[in-house]
Amino acid sequence: MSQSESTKNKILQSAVKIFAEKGYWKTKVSDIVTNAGFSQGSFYNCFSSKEDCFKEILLSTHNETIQNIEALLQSNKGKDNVSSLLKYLNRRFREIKDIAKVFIYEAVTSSHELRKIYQSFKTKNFEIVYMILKETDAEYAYEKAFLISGFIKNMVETLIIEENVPVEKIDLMIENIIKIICKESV
Amino acid sequence: MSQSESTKNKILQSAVKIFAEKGYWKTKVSDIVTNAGFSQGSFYNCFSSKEDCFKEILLSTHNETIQNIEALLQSNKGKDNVSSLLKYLNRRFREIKDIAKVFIYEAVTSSHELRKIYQSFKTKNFEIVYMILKETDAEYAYEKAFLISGFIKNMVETLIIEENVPVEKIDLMIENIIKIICKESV
Amino acid sequence: MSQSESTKNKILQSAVKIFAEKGYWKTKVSDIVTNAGFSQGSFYNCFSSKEDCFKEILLSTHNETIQNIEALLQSNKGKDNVSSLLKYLNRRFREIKDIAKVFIYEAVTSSHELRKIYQSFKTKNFEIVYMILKETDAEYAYEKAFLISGFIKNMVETLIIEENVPVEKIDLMIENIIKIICKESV
Amino acid sequence: MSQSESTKNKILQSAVKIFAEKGYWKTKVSDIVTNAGFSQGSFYNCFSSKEDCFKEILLSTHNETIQNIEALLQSNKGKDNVSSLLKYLNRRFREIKDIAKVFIYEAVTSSHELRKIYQSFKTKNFEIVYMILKETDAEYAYEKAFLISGFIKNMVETLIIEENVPVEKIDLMIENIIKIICKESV
DNA sequence: TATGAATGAGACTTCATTCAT
DNA sequence: AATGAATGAAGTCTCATTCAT
Repeated sequence: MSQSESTKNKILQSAVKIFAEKGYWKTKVSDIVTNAGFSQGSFYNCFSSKEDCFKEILLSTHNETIQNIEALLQSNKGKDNVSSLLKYLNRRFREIKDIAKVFIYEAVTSSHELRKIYQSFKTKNFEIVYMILKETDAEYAYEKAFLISGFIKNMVETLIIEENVPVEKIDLMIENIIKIICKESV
Repeated sequence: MSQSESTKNKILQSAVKIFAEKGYWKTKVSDIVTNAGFSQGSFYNCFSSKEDCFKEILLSTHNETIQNIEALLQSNKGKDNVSSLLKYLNRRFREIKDIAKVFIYEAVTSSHELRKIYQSFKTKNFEIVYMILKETDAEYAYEKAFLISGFIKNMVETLIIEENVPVEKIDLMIENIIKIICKESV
Repeated sequence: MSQSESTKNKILQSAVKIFAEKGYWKTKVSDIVTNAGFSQGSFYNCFSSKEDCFKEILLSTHNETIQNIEALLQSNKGKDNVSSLLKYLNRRFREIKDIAKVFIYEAVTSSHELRKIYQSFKTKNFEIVYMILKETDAEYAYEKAFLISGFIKNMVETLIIEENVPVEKIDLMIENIIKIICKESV
Repeated sequence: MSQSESTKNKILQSAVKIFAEKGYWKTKVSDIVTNAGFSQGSFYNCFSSKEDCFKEILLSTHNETIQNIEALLQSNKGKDNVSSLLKYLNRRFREIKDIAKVFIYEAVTSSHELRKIYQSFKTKNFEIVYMILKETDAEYAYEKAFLISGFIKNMVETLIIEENVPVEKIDLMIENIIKIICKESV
């Protein structure tokens, strides 16, 4: 990794931390660079603006998540995909807790572009679940997909707000949710 | 209503509109008063700060909603309270669409106090549903309450983002959701 | 004059002074307002930007000069218009010495719009003189107009750079110039 | 030419181009070196500052021009020196068009030192012409020199602003100008 | 009460310059 | 000699808030 890439990564990590702590609007570029141990100028060697940095964080995390989901569904064909999707998200959002906080609460209000990313993520999850349910379970597929997409949102908020929720606890909840919603399919 | 109360109401209405359009961080006090037909100074005759105005809007709407919910539950004792709660919210969030937008996306990031209001609203809904379910339906009450509280969130986002979703469409969805979740109890 | 107009005028006067002293690029908004006895914010109550202020100064002075020239030519029909134009400019550029300095040396490099104003002023002078000469003096009208427009430039630079050049000295020079150039017509 | 001289020359050429395009204040050191294919650091191996580079360009061109003029006058003694001076400048400013643009419009406002160079060039031209005229033509020598120095300025601006003005066209104009001004001496 | 001019702290961003490699 | 990442001083502009009228 070149020297500037290392700097950029350090600044990115710092930015994630500070954005998560203070939110997009309250974090100053100076907070980010001070925390990363650089000067203001270095920030602008890496990013064209504060918003640019914010976008880069959200987009790269979002894209990685989407790719992981698609790989998961591919490798899992014919099995219980809803459950594995939810369990993946249970793990994924622990890894990206800080970014997720920003994504969920700030993306919508910072710029039009990021609002669209936020909505596309929600839609993506809904559609995946809806497709799976339609294949296996004719009745109320739409409503069930709607319920599960709400569950995802709640799960994510729980992971963000509460500290140290055990993975297993949420996994168990996921299994119960599936039992409730997809009685026939489980 | 005294003259100053009339001014305050006009400014409040304007504030709701502008906050909903631009979000908390992008709206300027000057936007609000210009839209209301007053001067900057008048704003500070009514509110001690921009944040104070924002809080007042969210708190009063929130309190009214909570009171309505409690009255509803009182008048409805023993009946199908989950369904009537959801149907009430289906109507309520249409009335307060603009404020709801701000509440959902901005309250969390603007101040600690408002974050707590946001969380208490979520918790309140969850607890109401949980209580009702526990009384009538022993199995998976927690998970079901969790699902319904996610459904509320999704419903509200739908009402905010999509224009002119018919009340009946959502009412029907609510009934189906209840069938799915609370088969025994409906 | 309303209070804000008075403020704007004070800031404008200060801006003319500082721009003339330091040039456009070296003057800071803070220089202008400090000299005028206001805070930075007041500058932006009056002008949208430093460039906007600069433009306003140059455009209003330019327009007034052009209007005066046209009035002069109207009131002077059939007489020795070249001479009266030059003598008017001999006086006018003393009044607007500070602004002229900025106009001549800075307008060209600050923005495309101001470069065009600068060129249009030069062209205007050339055309007026050319028209007058063509009417009275067939030979070398173009070259003579070119000479006179160069003379104007030199005169203006002299007025700007040298202190206290007597009006009469320049007036006399103007008369001699006219004798040299327009032997027949004088 | 050593390697560093070659680098310096490439950077100088690039600097002339960029200064002419954007003007002194809007060109960045990074523009100059990028255009030349070097790094920022190399600029400071060749020049101590942006202003130093600017000065070097203007001074060397100015000195060369002055030397050429003096050689011309020496080799031309007793002949029609005004005409040959003007014709030389007609050619010279085509060669150094880019630098001339910067010299005329920027030298004055960038630093005190360069302002003096600009003025000394004007004075030099004026004095040469004045001397020649005084030797041959007693009447109005001062005014005529003043006219010719204004003509030079106008000619230069024409060469800079208009593209592809034929040399002969300007040469012809020069001859006519001389006829107008120095009837006796031609 | 209403006004709106004035304030000024503080944010973002730029860019000439330095310096370790 | 060449590089280019790092610096940080300095400048523009914003906007919530105050206060005299």
